[in-house]
Amino acid sequence: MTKDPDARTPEPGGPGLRSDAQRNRERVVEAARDVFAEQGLDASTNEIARRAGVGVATLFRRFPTRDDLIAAAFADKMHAYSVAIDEALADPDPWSAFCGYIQRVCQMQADDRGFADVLTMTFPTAKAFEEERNRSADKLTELLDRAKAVGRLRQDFAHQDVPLILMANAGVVTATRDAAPDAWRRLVGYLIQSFAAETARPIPDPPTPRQMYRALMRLSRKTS
Amino acid sequence: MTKDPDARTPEPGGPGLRSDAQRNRERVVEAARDVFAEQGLDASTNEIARRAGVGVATLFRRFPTRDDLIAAAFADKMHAYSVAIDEALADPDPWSAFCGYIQRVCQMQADDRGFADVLTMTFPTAKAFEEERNRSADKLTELLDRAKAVGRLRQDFAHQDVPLILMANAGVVTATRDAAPDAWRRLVGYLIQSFAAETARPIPDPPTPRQMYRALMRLSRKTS
DNA sequence: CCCGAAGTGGAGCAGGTATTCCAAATGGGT
DNA sequence: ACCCATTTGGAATACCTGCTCCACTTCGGG
Repeated sequence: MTKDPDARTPEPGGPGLRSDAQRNRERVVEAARDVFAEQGLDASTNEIARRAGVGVATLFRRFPTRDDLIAAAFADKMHAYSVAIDEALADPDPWSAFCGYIQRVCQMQADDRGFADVLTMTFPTAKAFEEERNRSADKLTELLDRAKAVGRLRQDFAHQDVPLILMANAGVVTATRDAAPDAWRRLVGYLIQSFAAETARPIPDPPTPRQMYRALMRLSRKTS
Repeated sequence: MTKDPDARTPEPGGPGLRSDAQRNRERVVEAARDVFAEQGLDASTNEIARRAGVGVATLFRRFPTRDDLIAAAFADKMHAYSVAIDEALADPDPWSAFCGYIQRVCQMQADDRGFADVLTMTFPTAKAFEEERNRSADKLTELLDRAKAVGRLRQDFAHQDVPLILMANAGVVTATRDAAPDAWRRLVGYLIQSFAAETARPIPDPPTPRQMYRALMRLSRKTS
C-alpha cells in the first residue's frame, strides 16, 4: 500500500531493490565483467548467470536487454577511458601525452576482450556511454591540437584515426592474445612512429567522421 | 574459375564422380565462395547448401569437414595470393614491390571477408595451403631482403610483421567494410610509411616466429 | 529401354543459444 | 511470529546450429 507502483529508478545500483536482490544484481555485473573480459561481448547469457550463481531469470529481470548488461558491466572501464584522456591532458609534453594515451587505450583493449569490442563496435550498446564519449571527443581534439601545435604530431592526423587505431589493434589482440600477448605493442610502435610530424608523407584521406560514426554503430544487429 | 581438367589441384574437382554430382559439387563451391566472402568463415553450412540449391547432405558428402570446403572455396584465391608475391619479385624496384605487395594483399582482405579470415586465422584449415604458404614464405624473405638491401626497408622489419599487418588490417576491414570501405587504405598508408628505413626509430620486438605460428593456428577450436 | 549403383534431399537428432513463465522461497515491515 | 509482495531458480519454449540417416531419384553402361 505504501509502495508506489511506478517508483522505478532507471539505472543506478539499486534503489528500491530488496537487499538480497541488490546483492544478486552486483554478482551478475561482476560475473559479466569477468566473462566479457575473457570471451568478448558475444559471450553466452547462460554462462554469465551460471558464473554469477543466479538463475537466468534473475539476470533478465535486472537487465532486460543485453545492452543494459553491457552498460552496467563496462561503466567503470568507460570511466577509466575518459579519465585516461584527462591524465593525458595533464602531461606537460603534448607528444608524450598523445603517445601515452594511445598506448594506454590499446593496453585496455589488450586486457579485456569485451572492452576491445565496446571501443570498436562501440555505442551500439548504450546511451549511457554516449555522453562520456562526447566529453572525451572534445578533450581528444584538444590533445591532438596541442600535439600538432608543438609540431610533433602530423597536421593531417584526423581524430577519426583514433578509432581506426583501435580497430587495427583489436584485430591484432584478438588474433594474438593467447600466443603473443605483446604483439600489439609492436603494431602500436609502428603506428605512433608514423604519426610523427617530421617524417610525415602523404597518405590516403581518413574516413569522414560520419563514416566512422556509422562504422562504430555497425553490428548492433548481426550479419543481416 | 577456368575449368581445366588437369590444370592444378591434385585430386579436386571429381575423379570418378558422376557428371551431375560433379556439377553439384561445383555449385557448392561457388556458393561457398559467395557466402564466405559476404559473411566470413563462420557462415552457416545450411545457408551455403541452400544458396547452392542442394541438400545439406550433398554438401557434407562432398566436404566432410568444414576445412575441406574452405580449402576448395579458397584454392584459387590462395593461388592468387602466392602469385602476388611472384609479381612483386618481378618488380625491379624492391621498395615499390614491397609496398605494392602489402597493399595488394590487404586489398584482397578488404574484398573478401572469408579470405581475410583465412589469412589471419589461417592454416587451421588446410594442409593444402601449407605448401603454398611455405613457398610464399621463402619468396617473402627474398622480397624483404631486397628491400632492405637497397636501404628502403628498415632493417628490423621482421617477416612476422606481415601477418601482424594482416591482423590489423582485418580488424579495420571487418569494422568499416560497410560504412567506410576504404578506411583500411589509410591504415596501410600509415604502416608502410613506418616501415621506411630512413625514418626508423626503435620499436618493441616482434613476436617470435613460433608465437606467430601459434597465433595463426588459434581458433581452429573455438573459445574453449 | 532398363536396371543397379551412385547420388540426392529433407526429415530427424543432438546440442547450442535467447527469452518467458510460474510455483515456491524469501525478506522485512508489522 | 506472521504474512504477502518481492524475488527467485529452473523448467519450458522457440528458435538456431552442425551433422546423419534413409527412402527415393537419376545417371549411364548394357
